[in-house]
Amino acid sequence: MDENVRWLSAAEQEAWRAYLTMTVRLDEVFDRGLRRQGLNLAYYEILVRLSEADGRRLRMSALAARSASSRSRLSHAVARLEEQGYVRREVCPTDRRGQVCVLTDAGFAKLREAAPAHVTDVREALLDGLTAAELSTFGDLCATVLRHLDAREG
Amino acid sequence: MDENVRWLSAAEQEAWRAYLTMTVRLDEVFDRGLRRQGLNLAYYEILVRLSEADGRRLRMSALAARSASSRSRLSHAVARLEEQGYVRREVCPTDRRGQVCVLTDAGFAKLREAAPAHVTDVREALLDGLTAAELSTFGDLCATVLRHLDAREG
DNA sequence: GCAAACTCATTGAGCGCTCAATCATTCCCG
DNA sequence: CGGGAATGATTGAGCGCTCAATGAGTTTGC
Repeated sequence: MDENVRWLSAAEQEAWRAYLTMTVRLDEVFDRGLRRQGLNLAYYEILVRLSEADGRRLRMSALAARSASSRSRLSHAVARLEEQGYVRREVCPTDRRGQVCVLTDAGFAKLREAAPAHVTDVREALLDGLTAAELSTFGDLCATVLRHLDAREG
Repeated sequence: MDENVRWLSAAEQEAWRAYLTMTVRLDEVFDRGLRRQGLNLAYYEILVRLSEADGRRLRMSALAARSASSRSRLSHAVARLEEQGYVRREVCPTDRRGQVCVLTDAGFAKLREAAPAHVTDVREALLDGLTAAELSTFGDLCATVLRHLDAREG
């Protein structure tokens, strides 16, 4: 391997570890809360994105993009959500390769049921830990990293 | 459920989603990189924490705390790492309930082998996306959230 | 027009994680 | 002391995810 690696400085290491530990801890909180409702964060996000879409429906590829999911993961997840009656799949009218994922009434109801506890978790675990100004800064920095990631891949 | 939920404001929602998307994307990058080396982020962290400990050994519970892992996860992970020869377990001399996890020479070698590519991933995906000042702010905010989480649980 | 290349989505094997239950040992305190 | 509570760690069932392979449909280029 490349031995000309730029190792992390003390400051970089500190930031990196704080980030890493924080995400692991927060993920646990959010996932645990949603699992009590028979969902998880990925499934919840799928329902949210569908609920926001026109006609509460999206192409699988569009849904994958909006929920930061691989196609494979989305296929597995949607198969499971479909078994539970929260979504259904329809063939895409304009491209027979495609599938359209539709949020059912049961799925919408599940989302309304799960949302309060989840939002409370997000607020208590993350948002309440920062002032409004800090949160704004934090969000901006996350957005900056996201743009960096997009630029890197594109 | 509680209908007096404080839903997220637009600003909160924006920050929350940026955070969520960023972590999913970063996790993918880091995990994928390490999986090419036969590890994953959790396993890598275990090896790192052991490598930093006196005698390259830690009680399971101490290791769990430092790697932000549940005991169950750590047990499974260490069992796997032991199969691969990267760690071994010894009975704790001072508490017969306890186990001490020891990094083997092979484990240390594996860490040295995997580190360059991983550090490069961290740098390219995250650190390079922020200026030094931004990274410092970001790390501080993560630390603030961590203190909040600790206070919440303690 | 048609084959090759590409895209959409799914599938299954394999693995790691969570949750709850369990076992062994140690601590607490009356 | 002694017995119940607490702690340290493991286990197995069940599920979601990744990776690589695959099937089906569409686009491209000659």
